[in-house]
Amino acid sequence: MKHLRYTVAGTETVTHVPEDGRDLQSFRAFVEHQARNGLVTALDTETTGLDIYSPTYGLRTVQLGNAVDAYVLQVEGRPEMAEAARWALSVLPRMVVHNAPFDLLVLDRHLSTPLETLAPRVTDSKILAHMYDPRLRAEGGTGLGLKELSALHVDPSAPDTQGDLTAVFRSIGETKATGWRAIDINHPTYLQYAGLDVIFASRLLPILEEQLRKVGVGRPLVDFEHRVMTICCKMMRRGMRVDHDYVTALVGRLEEEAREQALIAERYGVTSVNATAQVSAALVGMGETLTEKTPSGALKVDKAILLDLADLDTSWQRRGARTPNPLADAVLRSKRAGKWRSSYGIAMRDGLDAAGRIHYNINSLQARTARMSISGPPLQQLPSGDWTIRRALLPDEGHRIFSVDYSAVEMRVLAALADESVMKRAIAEGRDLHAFTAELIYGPDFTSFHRKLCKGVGFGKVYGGGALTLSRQTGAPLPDVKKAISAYDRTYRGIKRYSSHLQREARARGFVVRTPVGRRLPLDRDRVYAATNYMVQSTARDVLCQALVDMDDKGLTEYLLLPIHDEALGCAPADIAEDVAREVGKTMSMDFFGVPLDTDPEVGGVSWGSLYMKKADVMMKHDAYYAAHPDEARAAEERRK
DNA sequence: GGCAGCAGCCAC
DNA sequence: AAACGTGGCTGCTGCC
Repeated sequence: MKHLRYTVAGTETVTHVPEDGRDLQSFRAFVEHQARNGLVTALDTETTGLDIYSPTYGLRTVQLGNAVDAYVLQVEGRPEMAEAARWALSVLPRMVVHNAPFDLLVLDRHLSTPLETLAPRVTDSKILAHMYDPRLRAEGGTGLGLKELSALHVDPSAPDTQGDLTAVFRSIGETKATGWRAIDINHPTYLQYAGLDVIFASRLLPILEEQLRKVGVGRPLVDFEHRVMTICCKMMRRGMRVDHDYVTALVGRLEEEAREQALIAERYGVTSVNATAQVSAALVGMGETLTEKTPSGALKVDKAILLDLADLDTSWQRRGARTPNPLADAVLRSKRAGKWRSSYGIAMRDGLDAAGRIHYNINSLQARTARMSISGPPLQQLPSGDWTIRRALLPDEGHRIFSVDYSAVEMRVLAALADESVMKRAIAEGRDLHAFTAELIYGPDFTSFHRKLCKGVGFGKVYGGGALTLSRQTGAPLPDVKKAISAYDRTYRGIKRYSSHLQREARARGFVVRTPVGRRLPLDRDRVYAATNYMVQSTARDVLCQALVDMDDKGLTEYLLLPIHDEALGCAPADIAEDVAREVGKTMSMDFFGVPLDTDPEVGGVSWGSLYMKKADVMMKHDAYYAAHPDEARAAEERRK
């Protein structure tokens, strides 16, 4: 047995590294002691990287420990060590992991320890930390990383185990990306830090639990978050099929488009379309006037400004308001193709497992409002005005894609939270809320522009936006917008009342508001007005998460692919897809403080993109698929008629 | 080569 | 009185 000693907060800790069968006896004794006494054991893994599902991925070590002792099992190429780890994970009654989804999925995939058996016994210290204060360090919070939390709560001199290892990687000629795979599994710093991570996680747990107890964040909410996390893990594990041929061709097409347009820009002296300083200088040189500035004082040349110069509207159609500036046009097109190529195309093409599936990463508890995020690739923000990118993502073979989203969930949540009676009645009657508002304010002869303005004002309530922003967005004169806002406030008195009430509460209670589920949302002192938005956004998030839990109870998780803020994306075998989508819709629909939250299930075809195409296009854009499935082609043809 | 900050753009 | 919210990610620039 190797022993590495390290002093943490004044007490000596020991990291044990078993080397043979006899050492494993001592490891087993440790595990049995933890199990017999019902103690929480910290768990962590070291691996070759972050891409859990890539074909060359490997688990290197499994660490288990408490506040003073850590065991590092070197499972890489050592079946007896892997077996000991599997055994320990099967008998330990409770474990704590910092950022559990990663380790749960690694162990599920690479140690045959199923997520389903491990997750119910795991507490994620990152979840606890987020529920106490969701803010990152940069946002004025304590941060959510193991290092930041350990330094704050356990020992100010806690080492930056990840950061320090990066330095070690460099000293052996590797990088942050390659070091985890390359470093000698017996490197003392590697082993020491592997052990320290569980020792810190172990010490952190009771501190974070006590923090939550003090502020009255209860067990039910903590359990709820762990349930949601586990459901998201199942979706990550399943992943989604990618049309590799399509995506390869798409990347090629986008590359060509980006290059062609960049060549045009080069004629005007712009060698790099993403260099804003070059673009603005060239435009000024052509005689254009740029007035807007960025926060740091540079001339702003964003999409809105370039569209204006290129005489294009937001749908990229000619407006006929001026002579288009060819440089602005080329820069716009080159940048869009470039972004689509790298952020979406390449990410989908190069991130696949051996079966051609992409395993994105769902952070079930990410934003300071608890909203989720998805990365690798960022599937919550694929272009939606165009099906091109989503066409690359496919339901399982023989399945159909479906999507169920809430109708205007944030406005409805706001109406419910504010107990705004007029708005609640309109929703209950199934009215088009923005048209209803427009009629109340402008009378029965309201125009579509009036409706748009009212929609914008409502949005402003949810986002905290003001008159100036809305005037810019809609093009309506500022006085008109101001008038609309005050008419809105008179019509829906409950909203303003609620907003003022929230801000008063927040100031009185140390710049924190509590959502209906008891979640704490800290506010920035200079942006207390954001309270309403935080409340609405966070509650809408919890609505979808409650729906995920309800769906899990009904066995529907196996059909789910992704949560997207107010939407669940899934797929099901073709013959039952309609039924499954309807059932998902039914489960998601709920009554929220007297306000119905309705859903809109939609079943598509053989790609995600099909949900974004005109019906007539669906077959044409999947011609390879329908050529291979003539029966389905006939059936689809029938449906079109 | 890697990092941080800025600017920008994609979504809900 | 007015106050545009939450993310992921890329490319460029300047710097170590």
